[in-house]
Amino acid sequence: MIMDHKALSQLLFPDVKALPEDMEKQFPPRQLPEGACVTRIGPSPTGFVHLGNLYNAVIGERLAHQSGGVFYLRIEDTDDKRKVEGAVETLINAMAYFGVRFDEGAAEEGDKGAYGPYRQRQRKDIYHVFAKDLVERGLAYPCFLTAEELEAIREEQMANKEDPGIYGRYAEPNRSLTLEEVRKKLDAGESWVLRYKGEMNDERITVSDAVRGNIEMPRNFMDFVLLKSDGIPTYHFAHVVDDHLMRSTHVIRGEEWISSLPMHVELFKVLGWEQPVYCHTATLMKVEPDEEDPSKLKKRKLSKRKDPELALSYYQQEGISKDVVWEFLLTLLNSNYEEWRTANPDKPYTDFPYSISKMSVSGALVDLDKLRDIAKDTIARMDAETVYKNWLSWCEEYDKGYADLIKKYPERTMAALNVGKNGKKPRKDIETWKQACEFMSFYYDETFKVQDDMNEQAEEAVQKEFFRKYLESYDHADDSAAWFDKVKAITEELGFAVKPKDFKKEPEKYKGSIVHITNMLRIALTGRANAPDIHEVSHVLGEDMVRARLSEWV
RNA sequence: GGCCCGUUGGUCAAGAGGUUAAGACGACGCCCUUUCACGGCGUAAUCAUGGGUUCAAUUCCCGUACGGGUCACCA
Repeated sequence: MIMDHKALSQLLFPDVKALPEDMEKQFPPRQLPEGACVTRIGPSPTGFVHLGNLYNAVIGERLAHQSGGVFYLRIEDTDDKRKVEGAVETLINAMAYFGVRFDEGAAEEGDKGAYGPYRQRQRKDIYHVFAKDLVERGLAYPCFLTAEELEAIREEQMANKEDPGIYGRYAEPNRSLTLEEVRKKLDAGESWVLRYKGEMNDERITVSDAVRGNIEMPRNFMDFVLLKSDGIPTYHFAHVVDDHLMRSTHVIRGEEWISSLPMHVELFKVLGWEQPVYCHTATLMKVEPDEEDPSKLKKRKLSKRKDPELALSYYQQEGISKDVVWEFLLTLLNSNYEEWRTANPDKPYTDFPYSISKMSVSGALVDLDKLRDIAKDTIARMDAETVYKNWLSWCEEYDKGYADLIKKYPERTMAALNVGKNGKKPRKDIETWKQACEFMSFYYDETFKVQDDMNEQAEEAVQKEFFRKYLESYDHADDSAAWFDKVKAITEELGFAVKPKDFKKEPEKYKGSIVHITNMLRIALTGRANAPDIHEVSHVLGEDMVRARLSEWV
């Protein structure tokens, strides 16, 4: 007896009235300029926001916005078991922190855009329209296999060294159920999933990937699941329906999806839709000593458990500026970015012509040294005001006490941030907002503390004598040259070499060099020997603070 | 195991059938300098491996090794 597919589809989806063409009308092709890309990220809300999420977001954002297209956020929450309370908010906040701008999609205040809803659980009815259509066309069927039966099949397949999964003879019993049998099972309340009817043959498919070129692989032959027993689609079905109806032109996702390509290609084909351009990105890797042979290094996938730098929250907590992360990701993504940046130090990254074909196919390593270098450069390029604003807003969230301090002395802080900025070669003192708190601490009495050892510079008697003389001759109004002349004079008086080279050549002739003298000043004023220009620092601190700090040593 | 993807210095990488095989980070050295930093200059260091194709291959093809991914009612 031949199955009446139409009747089956009615039986399975009695409430679905809309037709595929209704959906097409409701979500028509977008009116966009030629060549505009529509991209998205589709993270699942597990509470953990991954660097990879940002990595793909950067690609999608650039592609869309540099082509006059649309970039949107879709929440892929089809897995009920992994759902975490508040995860969507965490995700949206993290994306906001890193300055990822969405034109459409899920947002804090609700969804925005005409192609929504943008959360897959709310799209159940939409998926069912196409599910029903597939059943009606005889391409999908209800499967009543229980977890135990599935397990038994898998064991048998393992024993026979067959491919695991539901196909061929394993699919047959459920595929050939009659309408009456299905009805009976449904009435008995048996739970079911909707499976796609895979076709067993030796065909191969070729998928073109914008990053990797052509990928050739066997076509799909599995009866994979379209709808789970709760009526929610699997990733595969949701991806195809959503990216078509939301009119994505490019699908950017991790390379772990390559192996499910045959399913997706198949669905696009039977639904009569044009496939988007796939861009499968490389997995983020990390290098580590091999556990068995520690002398060797081993490359491995970043892991959630072992690698804190994989979580976006790490960058937030460390106060790594969003601009730094963008610069870093862009250098990873397009190897010519650094070159471009060197040639265009003042342009915003949005001016960089991003290209998919320049992307690397092998796993990029997250190199924190490199990140540090980029961080210093990026922050050195910012003007003091931008640094002030960004630093303060980080402190507001992660170091409230420090934020209060900054706000208590806004002018001094601004002046301090300008130290070393004049001239063509700015100092690169700040790499993260967290470290900025440490670096800047000497500008405030509340946090000032002597860290380096004064006794390494000169013996105590000499210290006292130096500070006494220095204070005597100190005139806060001196300009840099006049000030330094005085320092040189005292250096000579105390029997230190004015030129460090002289001391190096004949150390026995001097008590030390001007290096020791200026180090004493640095330590007294800033607490450490590694500090910006003394004259500039003195003027940021003001005469009273300078005298007070120096007097401690007399 | 099947199926996919990959392999250029310590790291990120550019590159093309013939190159002195770019550049950046890191390391080291020198220079500049009132310290540190910044900056400048320089040094060491790479085409996984075996076979083909070719006058010529790191580049094209095949195999091997190694690494990675995936084989769910997870994404």
